[in-house]
Amino acid sequence: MPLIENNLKSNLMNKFFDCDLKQLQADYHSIKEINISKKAFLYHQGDRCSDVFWIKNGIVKLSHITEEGIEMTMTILGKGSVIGCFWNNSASPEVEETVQALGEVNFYRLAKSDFKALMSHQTELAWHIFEEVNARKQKVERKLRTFLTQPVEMRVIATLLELSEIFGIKCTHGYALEIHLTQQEVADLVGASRSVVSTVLNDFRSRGMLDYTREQICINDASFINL
Amino acid sequence: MPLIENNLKSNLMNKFFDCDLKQLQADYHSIKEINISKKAFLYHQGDRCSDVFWIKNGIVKLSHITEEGIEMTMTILGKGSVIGCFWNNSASPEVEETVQALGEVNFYRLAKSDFKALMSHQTELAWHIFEEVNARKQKVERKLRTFLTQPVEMRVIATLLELSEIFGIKCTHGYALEIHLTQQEVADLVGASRSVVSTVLNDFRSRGMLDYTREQICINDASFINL
DNA sequence: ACATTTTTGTTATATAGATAACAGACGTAA
DNA sequence: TTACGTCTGTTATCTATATAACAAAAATGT
Repeated sequence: MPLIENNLKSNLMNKFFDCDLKQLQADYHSIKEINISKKAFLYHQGDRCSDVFWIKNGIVKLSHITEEGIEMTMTILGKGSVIGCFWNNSASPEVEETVQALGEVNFYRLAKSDFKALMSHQTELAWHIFEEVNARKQKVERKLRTFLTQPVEMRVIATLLELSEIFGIKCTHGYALEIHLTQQEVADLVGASRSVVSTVLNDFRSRGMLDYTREQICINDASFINL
Repeated sequence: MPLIENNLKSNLMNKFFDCDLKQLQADYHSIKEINISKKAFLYHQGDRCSDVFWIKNGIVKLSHITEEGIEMTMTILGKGSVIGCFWNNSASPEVEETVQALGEVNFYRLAKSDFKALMSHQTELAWHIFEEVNARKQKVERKLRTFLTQPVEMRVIATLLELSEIFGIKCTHGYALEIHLTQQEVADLVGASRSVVSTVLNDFRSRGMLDYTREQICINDASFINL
């Protein structure tokens, strides 16, 4: 169900992505299509970046490293997401997060000015992107609430369920995540220590709520409904 | 300095707010100007709302009450902010937060469809609002990072400084907040217990970093720079 | 096939902060 | 002025989770 909704929402984007790149370049000079491989970076925290990135295919991880050296994963995004530097924060043009490809990633990169032009010409598309950014804002807000009021156990559940909605593939038990996450990565995502996450995951596994190997996490979503 | 920047940014909005309401109503039938008094609510968590609210004057508090009954203040917003329901989340049209006026508040209210129309006609304004929403997204992200990695002490500092940038009035010691906050409200804002917040505030006061009465909080911002 | 690195599972200890409880201060309505 | 409700300040106790440390397992490179 979440997958279907996802597809509907990206129809407009597909139309955009499917049209000829050359044609786009005529109007928006700076636009370029780029492919990068697994674990490569789109940009780093602190970069003085004034471009906008638009994920055409693949999955990326946005993380931030605090001054104390703690890595925090802000979110994981897929096809259709717009990231980079499109706000007018003259004070600091440095991006606040590092973006890394999980698997192969294919994206468009264009200057902020061209992005702005594109947004004003294509109002339907602009509205769509506006909604996407706003939905992301809402997700962070929900995350903040969950993290501030729920114990690690719940945060792990919430995080995995959210991921499974976006990157889950239906499998025999429920949803298998199409991305590989180590326990440390899960910990960074839920803002907890790896050891606690390990214990929590084991506990869930022994209760049959999920299963995992080093390769893959598989969630029995039915067993979480009573949350 | 933050105040000046704020003013620059809202020039466009001012132009919009200053123009004749009747004129706007001709194009956007649903638009209405509304005034509400102190402590009144714009809308409540769970309301099935499909309108967009645009703060013309005053300050509002967005909070969420968890199932366990814990109140969490997501943010405090002022003039120029756009809130309400403008995303396309067909799954749940219910808003996730309660919005309350701190002091007198004056705002425009319009149907989502009109808001969308307005956004497509006035591309400059649309871009401006897009940036505003995005800036708010960034703020929540920063908040999430701070709250997940910093102790209550730091969260209080960060929160008060952020508020003073937006709602601070220059006074003899530094910035006085033009909004009245009880310790409980500060606690809701920093996601901590009231008792700890109380101790922290007293500690800061005794160190001369801030001063407060039941009426007002006043921050000696200079003393926080070494953070 | 071996050495090295990365990931996992587990436990013992320490600690920030929640909770609860209460007294005093302040504000305000009668 | 009294009484009552709302805020504030403080402390004693409890708990979730961080930290640290280590061994086993798996992956990776040579």
